[in-house]
Amino acid sequence: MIIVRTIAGIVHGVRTRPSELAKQMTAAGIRPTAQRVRVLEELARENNDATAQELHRRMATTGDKIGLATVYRALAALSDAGLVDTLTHGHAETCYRLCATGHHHHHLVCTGCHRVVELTDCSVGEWVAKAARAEGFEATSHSLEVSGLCALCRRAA
Amino acid sequence: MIIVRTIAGIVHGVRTRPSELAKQMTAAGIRPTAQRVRVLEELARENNDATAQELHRRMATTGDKIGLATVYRALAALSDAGLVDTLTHGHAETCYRLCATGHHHHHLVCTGCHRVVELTDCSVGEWVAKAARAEGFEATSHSLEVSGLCALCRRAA
DNA sequence: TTTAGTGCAAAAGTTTTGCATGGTC
DNA sequence: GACCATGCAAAACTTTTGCACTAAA
Repeated sequence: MIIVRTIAGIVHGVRTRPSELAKQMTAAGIRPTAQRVRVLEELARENNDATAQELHRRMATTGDKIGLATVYRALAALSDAGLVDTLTHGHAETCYRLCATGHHHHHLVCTGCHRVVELTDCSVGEWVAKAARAEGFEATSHSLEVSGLCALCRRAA
Repeated sequence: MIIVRTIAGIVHGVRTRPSELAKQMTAAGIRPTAQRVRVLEELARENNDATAQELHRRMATTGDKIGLATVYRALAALSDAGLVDTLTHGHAETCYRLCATGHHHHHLVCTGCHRVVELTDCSVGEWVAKAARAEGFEATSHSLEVSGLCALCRRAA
């Protein structure tokens, strides 16, 4: 298993120590219950993103007993607390992702292998604000999702 | 009822003549059946966007008998043909919209009144391409949704 | 001990599918 | 006549909720 990136103390692709995750939850203002830690831990093992159903299935096969409703509730709480991102790749199903940074960023998704990369230093804010103002709007937020082919998938094709 | 905009022959907010819609469908390569025309017509009366369920409900109350599955299938066909846009405002439910232009554009949504405005002349393509390339990706598409408050809702608040 | 989270099962809701029937080319 | 679209109902799925119970502050 490969460490993908280590920003802000969150490591993708490895089993992060539960105590650290618990600390983050407390800092974010939510109770670090065993189940929430388990969900966040499972999400930390995922390099890209996963649905609630997928996470639940994985935890079930590794022997952990946790209710599906609890997984949904945990993800909602973690999402509200800003610890995980939600993204929908056009489809209806919600995907969750443990992002390396809590700051504003966007996602770049490979249509071949579904790999997700975070794009920091978003520089579309200016255009968004200006375009909105031209329509009489005051822009409050924006979400951008970029699809493409990563280098590996391009080579394979 | 007010005409909002009239680009590319599509008029929001008024009952567009069915024959024109039928012509557009034929041009787009799908069969202009009565139900599809009816769905597109209903979507043309909508200034913003609507879900499949909403459209079906409206058609039912105006006395039109059309199956819910048919509405879903019609919208899927129209969407594939590029005649309607799909957008999800973060939520899971898919919203459909008859856009004024078939060209690349983005949506500006008012969080107060759910009004949708199209942002043409997207100028984020350059940044997207460059940012993707920096990660080894070849960007193929991107979708941007901007949330904000329109002038009226700002005044009301 | 008071509050908040969990598990289970049921419910709610959206979307899809199978299949017989009807329309369109 | 061949093919495609429709209607209806059932099914598949995701997500939410009620409620009794348990764990955490």
